[in-house]
Amino acid sequence: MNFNEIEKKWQNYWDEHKSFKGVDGSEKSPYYVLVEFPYPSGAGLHVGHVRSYTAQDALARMRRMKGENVLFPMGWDAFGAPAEQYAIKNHIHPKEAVKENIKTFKRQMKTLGFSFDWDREFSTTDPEYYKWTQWQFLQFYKHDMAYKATVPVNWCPNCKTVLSNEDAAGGVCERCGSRVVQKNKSQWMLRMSDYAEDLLKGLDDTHFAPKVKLGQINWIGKSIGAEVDFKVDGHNESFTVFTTRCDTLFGATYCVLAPEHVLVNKITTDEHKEEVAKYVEECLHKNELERTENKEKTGVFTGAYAINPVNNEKIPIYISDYVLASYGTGAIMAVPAHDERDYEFARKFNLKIIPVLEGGNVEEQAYVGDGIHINSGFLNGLNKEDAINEMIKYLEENHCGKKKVNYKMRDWIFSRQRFWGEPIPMIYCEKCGWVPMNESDLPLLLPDVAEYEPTDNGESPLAKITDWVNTTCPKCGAPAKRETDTMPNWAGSSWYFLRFMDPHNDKEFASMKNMKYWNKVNWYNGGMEHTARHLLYARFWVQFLYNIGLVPNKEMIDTRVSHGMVLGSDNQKMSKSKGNVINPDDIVKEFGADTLRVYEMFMGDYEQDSPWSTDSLRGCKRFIDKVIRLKEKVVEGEEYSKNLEVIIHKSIKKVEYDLTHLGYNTAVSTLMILANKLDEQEHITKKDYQVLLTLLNPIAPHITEELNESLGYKPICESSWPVYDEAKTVEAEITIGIQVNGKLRGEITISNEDSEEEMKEKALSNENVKKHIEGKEIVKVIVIKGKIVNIVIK
RNA sequence: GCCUGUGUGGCGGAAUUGGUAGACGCGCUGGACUCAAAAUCCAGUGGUAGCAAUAUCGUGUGGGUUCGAGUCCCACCACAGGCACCA
Repeated sequence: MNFNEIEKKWQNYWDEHKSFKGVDGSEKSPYYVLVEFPYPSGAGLHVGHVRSYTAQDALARMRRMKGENVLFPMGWDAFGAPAEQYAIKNHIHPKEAVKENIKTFKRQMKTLGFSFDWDREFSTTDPEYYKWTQWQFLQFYKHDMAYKATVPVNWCPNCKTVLSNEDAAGGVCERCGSRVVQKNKSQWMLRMSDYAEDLLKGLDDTHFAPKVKLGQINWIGKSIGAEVDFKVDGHNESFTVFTTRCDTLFGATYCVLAPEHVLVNKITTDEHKEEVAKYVEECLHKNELERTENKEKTGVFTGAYAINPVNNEKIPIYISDYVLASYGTGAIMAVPAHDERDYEFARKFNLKIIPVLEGGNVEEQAYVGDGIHINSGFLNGLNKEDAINEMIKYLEENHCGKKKVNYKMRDWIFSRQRFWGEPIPMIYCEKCGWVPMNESDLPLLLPDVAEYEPTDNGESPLAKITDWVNTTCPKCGAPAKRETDTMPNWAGSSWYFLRFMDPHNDKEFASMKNMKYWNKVNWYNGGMEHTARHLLYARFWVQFLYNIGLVPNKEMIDTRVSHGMVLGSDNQKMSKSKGNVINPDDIVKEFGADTLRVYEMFMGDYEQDSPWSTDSLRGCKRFIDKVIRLKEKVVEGEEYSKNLEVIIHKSIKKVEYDLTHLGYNTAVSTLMILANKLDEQEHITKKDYQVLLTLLNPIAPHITEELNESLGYKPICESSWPVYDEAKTVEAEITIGIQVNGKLRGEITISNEDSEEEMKEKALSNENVKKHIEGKEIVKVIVIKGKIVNIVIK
């Protein structure tokens, strides 16, 4: 039988026997392994998918053998722009395209033998699934967590469509290359910023990799500071600024408002009106990218002055686009002596620079560090930390400011002007305003038409489908219109891991009973590109559901790990245009699924990018061939061979450790070492051979099952993981190095029962060592048991 | 600019706690088997000197701590990714 037939045979066996079924409520201990479900693109499965799926598959298979009830599901994240584009081009419904792509992906996954529980499969585009995505949106709305707001969006004037930030990277439309402009649109928003602190705190209840946690922390962007109120001279107006350095308030020599700030029109003096209006106009025409691409400071004076609350100094008020309307209060106090941006601006506009900290030289640059305060009234002599505390006390006592925390994270813009997404289940009625659909009317299905050309005005393609748009108000029954925007791709992926716990439930998105049983995603693997946004959206979604009592834990994901990319053999990201793409189908056909799986585990550090090498792949094929050949050496025997006992126990321990600590490459090398050792023997027992097959099974499941069956054993997937005995993992005799003054001068073989004194004696009697210590004074001898002896001489 | 990660043979990469650097694999060299090739097997494979034993240098660079540093500390360089006027 060739390997393709063997693979097919076992894939069928697993299917027929439902070998990998996760059992709801089983008495076995539950363990939930999740790997990010893919977007089923037309390109088919990437060898990068194979890497992460194999790794999680190996973990899942090993844990099952260790007696755990493993949930290892797979599904499809199939809403989104590519499918919509494809549909527009080919005049078919995107759901047809998605169906085709899913078929391909699933076929490919099956040929690789991943142990997914296929009974739990679903697509985010299934009405039975998105019904609950819509239902959850209604919960957000009912708890005042969803609202409409007018926000700027990226607009391509050529394609007449709204673009996501990703599709508008570099300020240019990804499809046609036109310059993207900003356009205001009314959009649904989720109040994610309300959850900023909880999302930060919640990280303590997770075991995410440190770099993942850091990514979350940076994205949330917590910043502790103070708000300070400034009165406008000669007006009955004031404005508030946010600062993290309120200790430098004595050094504030001007203020800056964002061009969009509400006060700009009110306070600008007549002789500056024209100039200010022109500047504001310019800024509004620029998009965010254009604003930031030229870092040269620009701005204009309003003619108005603010009063510094600590010393009553009159300081000029400028407007400039270096102050962002969307962060803090959209206004700042400028301390050019101690802030680089303010310094640059002050230099350009010849504004006063007053140092209030020792340590800098204002002739050269802004000094942003810590120091002793000067020119600062009651703060003089204090350091930064003390001065901040004193200043906050002063501001609060004098009612002109207070301590304040800000977050970079904004509310989530939840509308997309696209066809291929979950329709937002809201209805607009002239009389009643926005009215949520009745939950009993869900799902709100996407219409079955075949034309989705974008509209000229940036409305969703759904807006043109009048049959669908026109409806009646659920509240008063009057004619009304549906919301035509759809949800972002991130929506369906924010809770899919909950659905896997109870995928066929038609009463709830998932039952509390099942969620309590599975408890959490124990192990979640995905790409580094998703560790900031997707993970944050998913955590926000879960925390909201927790707060309204619908999920059992505030954090439903315990550990998050990420994998490196599989690069082309030229060390570049695989892409069609570079011609460096490897298709897993070709490899499976020529070398077999097991070889591909072993190779992708062996190729390098799992968390690091690694280039493809067909030569190395061949090496893995040789390893598998060697394992097959070893069968010829097998003789009867249900015990490990005495001389192999230590290496076998060591290997069990090592492979087990590696598979649970992302050490897939060293797990494979351990098995290669074991196979080489078995190959050195004249004969090996059935048991020796079986343990190698069992340890290799999580990574190369097909051939190991086949060989194991030929020994007359029951299938490995129905067997237990071998148990190692710690006492038997230690060699009776080991060779250690001897150093003289830290330099290696020889080796000795010691027994693990040797005392330090005996080791020392053996070391000192080594010929080469004797040569090096001859005639020298031995200062001391350092003996590290089982590791090394170091003789220090003078 | 800031944050994160990574720098180890010809290549992918090992070294779990400071303890024989280069495991394992690829590639290469020589040999066995063969009419020949493939496959397989055996031996070798960081640099330099030496027949060898061995010596010496060696984990991006420069310092330091230590009996001992790829691993810890300080400064710097290069590459990759992310964020980018967030006050």
